Amino acid sequence: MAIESIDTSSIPTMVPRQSSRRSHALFVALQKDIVLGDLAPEKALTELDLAQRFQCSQSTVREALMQLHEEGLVIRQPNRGTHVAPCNADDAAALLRIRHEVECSTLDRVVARTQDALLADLRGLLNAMRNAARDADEYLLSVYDRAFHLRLFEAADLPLVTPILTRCLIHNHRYKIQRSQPNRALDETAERHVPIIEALAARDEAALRPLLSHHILTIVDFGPDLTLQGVST
Amino acid sequence: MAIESIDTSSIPTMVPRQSSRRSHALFVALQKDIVLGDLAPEKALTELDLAQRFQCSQSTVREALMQLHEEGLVIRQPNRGTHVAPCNADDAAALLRIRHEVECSTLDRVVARTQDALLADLRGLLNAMRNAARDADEYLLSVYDRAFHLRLFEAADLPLVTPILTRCLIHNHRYKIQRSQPNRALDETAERHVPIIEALAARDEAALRPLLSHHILTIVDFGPDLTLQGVST
DNA sequence: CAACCTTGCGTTATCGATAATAAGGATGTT
DNA sequence: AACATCCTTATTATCGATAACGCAAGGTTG
Repeated sequence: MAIESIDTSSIPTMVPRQSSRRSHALFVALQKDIVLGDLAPEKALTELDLAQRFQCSQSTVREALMQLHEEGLVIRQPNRGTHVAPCNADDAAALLRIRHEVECSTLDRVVARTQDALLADLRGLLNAMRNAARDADEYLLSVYDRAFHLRLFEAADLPLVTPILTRCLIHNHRYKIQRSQPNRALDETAERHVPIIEALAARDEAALRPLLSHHILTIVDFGPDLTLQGVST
Repeated sequence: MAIESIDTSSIPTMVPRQSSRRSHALFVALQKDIVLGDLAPEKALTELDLAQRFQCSQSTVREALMQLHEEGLVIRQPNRGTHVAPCNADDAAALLRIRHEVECSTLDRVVARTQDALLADLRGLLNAMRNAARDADEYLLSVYDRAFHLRLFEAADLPLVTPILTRCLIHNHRYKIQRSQPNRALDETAERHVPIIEALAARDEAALRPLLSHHILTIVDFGPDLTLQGVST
């Protein structure tokens, strides 16, 4: 037991609390299927099919598909159809570099604006990750992991950049999960966030920067650090 | 008439040729209004209003708004409404840095895959820019400018990254246009692309990299080069 | 045989109407 | 005066039906 289930009401925009919208529920469900690979890359999705399968109208499916398109998880071709996006190593590496740039180059802003509420939220998400790891739920762990990094970036107050980070995060995780052995050390993934919270709590940007940089660059193993070329930590 | 009008059939995905879709026409129109500032930041947009104004149904407006949301030009709040996105200097600077990372760090791939068709398309777009500059049409110039950089990036063959570049480009231009004096030297903007084409035609990556880097970093004047901090050209 | 038209099919795009949601103001209660 | 509750209103969300599109297969014409 040790770790008790966390109060979900304190979790921020992790899931934008509007599960009341059917299109959003559908979006979340399809997102999970795609990230986990249950819907394989290139698989065709048709709106009326999904509508029947999920007992809702075509418009609702459309809305969900457009949200997935926005994250780059599906590709919509006008009048032709929708298919699940590919999952290439080259794209994954490029997206990881972009993520590194986004998260690291705005750290000064994050540290300058860190408040207690942020630290509390991050600790809550850390616990959520621990619980997911204990339950061996790799996907749920990735959900909270994304929520953690998004919440951190929220402090930078760059609303127009947030969607880019969102896209990078989901594709990082998709690539990682699709290559991962069945059950890797999930607790370890959760615990990797501890030093980040500590450095942030101490407002120690000099310590935080290399920690976060390393954290990001070692998420996926791209072999002989291709992603490190020319990246200043 | 020195410069003749170019054959638009040779222009690539500049405007995805489906102007037959009403939602896309609406998207293009609203995009222009927002980038030019005719629709001011924070202005509220309601779906039924737009539907009446453009003589189409609410669903069509919805689709257009979702496409704008995807580019970050509007912000949609579930059940609450839609408003034009803000236009902050901080966001603009961050997006410019991301754009720099995206375009420059993939140059090796671009050069390795450059074919004659690419060079032909880029020269066509250069001519289109010259025509727009001659006609003092700053917006049209920006449209072709974006098409130029997107076409260049297309050669990198990183389809999951392209939407990120699209978003950066549109926001770069939006920020630039909203701060520009009435009629700056538009021809100059067009001509700035000439050395890029030449270096690319010579497959000279060593020459191309600093050219493109400088090209990007000097698009908007952010004062004492804030954007250059820690950016390796 | 090649180029061109036609038609059928799978799919998305658009429409108009109705339901659901959230916010703020009015109302009544302590 | 403070507070909860109910209503009104502005807006999006969802529905079901129909129109439009793009492609491919097959037929037609020179």
